[in-house]
Amino acid sequence: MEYNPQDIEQKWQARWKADKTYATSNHSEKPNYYVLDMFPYPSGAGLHVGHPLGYIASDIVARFKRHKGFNVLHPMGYDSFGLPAEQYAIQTGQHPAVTTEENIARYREQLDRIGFSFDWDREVRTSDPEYYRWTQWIFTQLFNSFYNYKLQKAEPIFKLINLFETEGFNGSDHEFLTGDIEHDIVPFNAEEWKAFGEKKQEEILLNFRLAYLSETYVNWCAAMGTVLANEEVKDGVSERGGYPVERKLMKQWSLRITAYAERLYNDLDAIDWTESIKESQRNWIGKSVGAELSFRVEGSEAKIPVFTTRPDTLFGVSFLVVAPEHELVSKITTAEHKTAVEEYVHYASNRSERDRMADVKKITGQFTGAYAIHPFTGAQIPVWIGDYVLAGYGTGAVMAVPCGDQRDYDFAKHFNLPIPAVFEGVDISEKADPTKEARMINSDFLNGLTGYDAIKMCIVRLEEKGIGKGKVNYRLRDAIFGRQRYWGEPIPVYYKDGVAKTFKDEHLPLVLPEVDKFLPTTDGEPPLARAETWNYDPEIGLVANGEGYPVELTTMPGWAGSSWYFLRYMEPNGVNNFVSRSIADYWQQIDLYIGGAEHATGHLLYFRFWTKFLHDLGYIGITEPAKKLINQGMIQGVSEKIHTLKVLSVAGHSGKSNTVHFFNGKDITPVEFNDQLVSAYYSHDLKIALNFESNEHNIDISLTENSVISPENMSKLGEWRDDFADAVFVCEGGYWWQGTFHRLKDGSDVFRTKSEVEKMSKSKWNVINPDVICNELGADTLRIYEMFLGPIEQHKPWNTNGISGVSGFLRKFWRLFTAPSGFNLSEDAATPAELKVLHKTIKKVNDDIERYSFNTVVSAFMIAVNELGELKCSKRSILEPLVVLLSPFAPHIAEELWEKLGHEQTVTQAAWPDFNASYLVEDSVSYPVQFNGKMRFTLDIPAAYTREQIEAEVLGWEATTKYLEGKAPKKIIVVPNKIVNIVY
RNA sequence: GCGGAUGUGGCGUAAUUGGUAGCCGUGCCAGACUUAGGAUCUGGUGUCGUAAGACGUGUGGGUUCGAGUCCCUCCAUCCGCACCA
Repeated sequence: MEYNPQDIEQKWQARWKADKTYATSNHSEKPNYYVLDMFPYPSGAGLHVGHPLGYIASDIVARFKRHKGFNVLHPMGYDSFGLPAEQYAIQTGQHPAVTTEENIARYREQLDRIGFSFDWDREVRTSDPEYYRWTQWIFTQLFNSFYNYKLQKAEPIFKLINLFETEGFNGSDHEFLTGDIEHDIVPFNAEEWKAFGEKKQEEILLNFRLAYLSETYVNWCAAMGTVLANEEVKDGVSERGGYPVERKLMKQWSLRITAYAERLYNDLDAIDWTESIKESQRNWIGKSVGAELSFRVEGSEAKIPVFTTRPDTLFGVSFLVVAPEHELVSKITTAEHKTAVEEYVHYASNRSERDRMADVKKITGQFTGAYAIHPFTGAQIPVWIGDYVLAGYGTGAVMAVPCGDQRDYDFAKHFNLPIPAVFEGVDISEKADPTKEARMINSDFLNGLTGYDAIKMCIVRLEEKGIGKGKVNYRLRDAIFGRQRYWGEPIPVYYKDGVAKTFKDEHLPLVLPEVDKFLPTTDGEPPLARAETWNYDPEIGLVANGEGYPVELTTMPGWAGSSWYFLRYMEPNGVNNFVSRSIADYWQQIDLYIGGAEHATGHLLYFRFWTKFLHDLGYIGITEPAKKLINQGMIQGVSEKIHTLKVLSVAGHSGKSNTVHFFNGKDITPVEFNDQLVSAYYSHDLKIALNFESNEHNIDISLTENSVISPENMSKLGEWRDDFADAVFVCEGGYWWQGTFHRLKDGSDVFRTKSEVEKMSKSKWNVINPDVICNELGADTLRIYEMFLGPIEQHKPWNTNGISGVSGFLRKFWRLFTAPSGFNLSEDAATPAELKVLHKTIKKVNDDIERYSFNTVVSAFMIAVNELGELKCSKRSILEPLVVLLSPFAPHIAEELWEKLGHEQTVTQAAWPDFNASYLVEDSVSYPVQFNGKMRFTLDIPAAYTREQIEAEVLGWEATTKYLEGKAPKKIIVVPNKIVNIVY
């Protein structure tokens, strides 16, 4: 009876589906456990072997926890709004919903093939109107909330309106409404508020709403026709597509995530995530503690506020620098510097983000002619503008302390400004030194203090004088929420007389309208402007254009739907709430969340933000979504590449035997060859031999083996890519043309490719599809092999070198039950040796799953099978528990064996085997005995001996006397079960 | 520049608290069975050495009877942030 994975796997997958084996109840006596994968975007390329890595790990934990008696929530769904489906729609006219539906079907098929224990009754899709009605609803909640900085929580906006109606708004008494955030709200009293009228009131409220409309600089990507979040921009170009991105002032919906900066920062300490993810989030939030103070401008009303982390260096200030975009620039610039400053501002505004980043070292700036007054010394301080100061951070102005800050130092040197010293004994002749250790000099009341003390002291004095205060600044910006795209959640907002208002709950969901094309309109409006029924009447709902009020045209960004999905799985079909409070309280946090580290500052930050917000309004009881996070590593692909020439010139290119000039980066080398060389493709060994500069092209890896394209496959190249049909492929000894080798000289006719480890992707032709492995060796082999590759968090290239070991292991496991003939296990009592193998394995498997070390579990199984094979063990009492141990890893083979063992229930219901340590205890332990750390001999000592008995036994041994040579031992070290060391 | 992580056989990796480094798997060598094998089984496999033995976890140092593990130095690779005041 051979192990036949295909039959077994099909049988059990069908049965699980029919019986709903993995359906989970929201009510149970058992303790509960929530294990979640980051849900995928269903792309057209389907799953590759990298996707299931995390899913397999989470599935193992889910199945393990079920065996251990937990009620396990282990759902799956799709993050189905996204750009690729929309771009495909633009190209083909096919509705993104149709594309998405097809892709999901394919994903589901592939996922089912691997045998996951997801509860598919709980599937969610972010693009399903029944799902996104709640995404939209949460948006309306954000719109109708403000942040109370005193209580550090969000509250309904009506509380704020009540306050304004009774007390008005007075900057200092109501500071808890604005926190440390800069604002320019003019104070008003209750009467004034009432007299403002709706439009003006709404304008004021927008300063407080957590979802708000404002004129802000955005990352505008002209090529994609949309704005991008900071997280979607890398090195000045779009993360997807690599198109240029520019700063542009636009009216935009944003979410006030900055209100949550402090909590997002502090709560990181309480969750068990990797240090690198937490550190990324801390970097992104960018908390810095310091002080804000204002400099008066001489002969003007203007004050320049600056933020500094080093108030101790206040007496080292020799000039101020404000950002070119700063609103004070035009006000303070003197007449004689006006032209130069305007020119500079113009120059700075024309430099894109990318240019600015590219030449960081270039020092530019301009004197405004204005002077500020030092708050303590009264000295005149020149005010400059310079683009090394960013408008978007802090106050957009800095007090320059050249002795303590390298950028200020460089600026001072470049423009010949003074560099006063404030640190005792610190050399600043070559560079700035930001030490806090040194004592202060030339600093009035700070003299003699170290930097640490001076910081505190200075803040006290600033507050006494009323010119500044201690302040915390964050790098985190509010999240831009509107996208000029079609395939996303419509923002449920309409505009009545220019005032934004949210839809009534009963009119949600606001379903995506049908449009004729998925492109922006000819006058640049987002695709939703093409809809014919896109106006709103608060009494009726959506109405035809021309009636009611116009509806918002932008849609939500990709991360909206994924910011709360873990809650929807708890009650996927709930019609009254996004989730009922009682059910949310039952499941609480995600116990284990598995997904890629690339979401560190995107999804994972918004996920935490929305969870906190929903908690503040009392809808859920938790403030962090996931207790434990594991970042599975990427499985990379191995690409195979061939070369084309970067040719400088081709001389006398006609007839046979021509000369091609290869350029190797330095020299031009003439090389004799046949014709058709310029557009030819070159074997990698030839490229190495000639060392020319080349462009690389990916080749479908299925056409290569060990980085060689075989002669048979050479002829298939033309079928694979049309333009290869007539192409020439040059090897060392000749060339391939139309699949035939033309010999020119002695040398190889093997065409080599260059292999390179890179991200697995369709465009690189290096994708390994899990279906192929499932068909050849079975899903259980795939599951175990992916776990066996190495630690789950590690990036690793996919290679199948070891896969035969894994499939061999499963066959051997199967044979334990079926050898020598048929399924025939012995009911005899197990021997101590057999029991030892079993219990050693129970312990190892259990402990290693608990610490997420899946690769070592696989090793433990292999050892057990080897040892039981040697013992020729075929006893039920040993093998039956092993089936349960294996079932999280290889559920199909486990089910089949479990059934053959005569059980009526599936293995899923079986309890985890009990571990009994007494079977592991040995009669005697073999102790290595050392003298002064050197191993001399081993001594068998009864395991039950105490430390003192062991010492006596060792000292009584005649070899001991020999080694001690009459010296008394100074110390005897006995490590239980490990070693004895005698120091003399 | 700041921060995080990682360095162990030919390769993927293991060593839970400091206790015989290299488990398990691949690859390789030898053998058995075989018409054959990408089947199965047995033995070997860190380096040098015939051997005894010596050396060995990126480098150099330290703590310890004992260090892959703890501390310091340097080097290399990867990742995140980066003119953030």
